[in-house]
Amino acid sequence: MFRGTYEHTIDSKGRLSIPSRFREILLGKGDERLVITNFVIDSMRCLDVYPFDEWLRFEEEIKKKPKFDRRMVMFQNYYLAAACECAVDQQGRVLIPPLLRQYADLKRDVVLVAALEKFRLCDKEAWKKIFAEAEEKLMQDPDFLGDLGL
Amino acid sequence: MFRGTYEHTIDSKGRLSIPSRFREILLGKGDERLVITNFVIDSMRCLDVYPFDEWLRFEEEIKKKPKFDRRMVMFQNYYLAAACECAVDQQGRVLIPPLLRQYADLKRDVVLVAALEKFRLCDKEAWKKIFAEAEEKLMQDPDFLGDLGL
DNA sequence: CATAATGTGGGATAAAGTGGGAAGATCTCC
DNA sequence: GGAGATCTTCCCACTTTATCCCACATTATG
Repeated sequence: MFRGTYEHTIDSKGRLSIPSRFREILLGKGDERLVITNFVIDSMRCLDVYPFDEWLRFEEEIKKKPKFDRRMVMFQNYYLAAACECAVDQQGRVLIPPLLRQYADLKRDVVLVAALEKFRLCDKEAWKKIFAEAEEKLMQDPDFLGDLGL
Repeated sequence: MFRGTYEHTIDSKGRLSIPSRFREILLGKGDERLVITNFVIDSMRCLDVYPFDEWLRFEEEIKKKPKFDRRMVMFQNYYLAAACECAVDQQGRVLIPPLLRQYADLKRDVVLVAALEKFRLCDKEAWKKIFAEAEEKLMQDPDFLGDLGL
C-alpha cells in the first residue's frame, strides 16, 4: 500500500526519482518495473503508475469483462492503449515516456500521490487545484466526514 | 485511548517529541509507527496522527465504501493521499514530513491534543482559537450538552 | 536531596534526490 | 549501408535531508 504525497522534479532528460518509501514497496515485491498510463482527476490530466504485478492483476480483471461493450472499447482505447512498461534505474529513477509526459503536461515540478495499490503522477500546480477543491468541498460537508467517523 | 493536551516544540530539524503518556500507548501496541495526515477544524488546518494499527483499521473501513462516489474520491485526494507513515526515533521523536508541516503551518510551538484513538497536532495559536470557540459555544448554549445526549 | 525520566539541542553519519558526463543503442537521412 | 543525430542507460558526484547518537536542562519521583 502506497502512502503519502511527495514533491519531486523531472530532470532535463525526463527522469523522475521514485520516493524511497515507494521504492521500498517495489523492492519488497522483488520487481521494480512500473506500468504508467493516462488518467484524469477533475478533468485535469495526470498519470496512473502501477507496480507491474498490480497492473497484471488489473488486466485480469479487464479480461473478465464483455470484450465488445462500447464503453469497454473506449476504456481500452484510453487507458490500456497508453499503458507503458518502464524500468527503474539503479539510482531509483524512471524515464517518463515522452508521450505520457506530454499528455499530462508534466513540466519540472511534479507531485507523486499515493492511491492505495498504485500512485499518481501530477503536475504540481494541477495537484494544488485538485487538492484545494477536495479540501473545500469536504469542509462544506461535515455530515460526510461524520459518516466516515472523523 | 489518548488523553490530555500537551504543548511541545518542533526543533530546527522538524522533529517533535511525543508526550510520554502517548508514547506509552504506542509501546503497549508494540508498534511505534504513526500515520500522519491532513485535517481541518473550524477551517483551521491541523494534522491527524494515528497509531499504525488504528490507521489500518480506518483504511479497512474506507475500503467498504463506494469507491467512485464523488465525495469519496475527494476524500481520497484530501485525507488518504497525504497520509504518511512515520517512525518514532529512539528519543521518542517523529520527523514531521515537510509537506504536512507546511500544510498545517506548524512553526515552533505546537499542541498535541488527544482525540480518542488518535491525536491531533496543531499550531499553538490556532489551537487557542479552536478551544476558545468551543468554550464560547458551550457557554452560550446551556442545552448543547443535553442535545448531544450526554 | 538524589535519582530517574522527559523534553530539547546539536554533531556525525548515512541516505535520498538531483544534475550531468560518457558509452552504447536506436533512428534518420542521404 | 554508413555518418550523424538523438535517445537511453549506466556511472559518478554534489547538495540537501533524514537518522542515529550523545549530551544537557528541566521536571517529576521517591
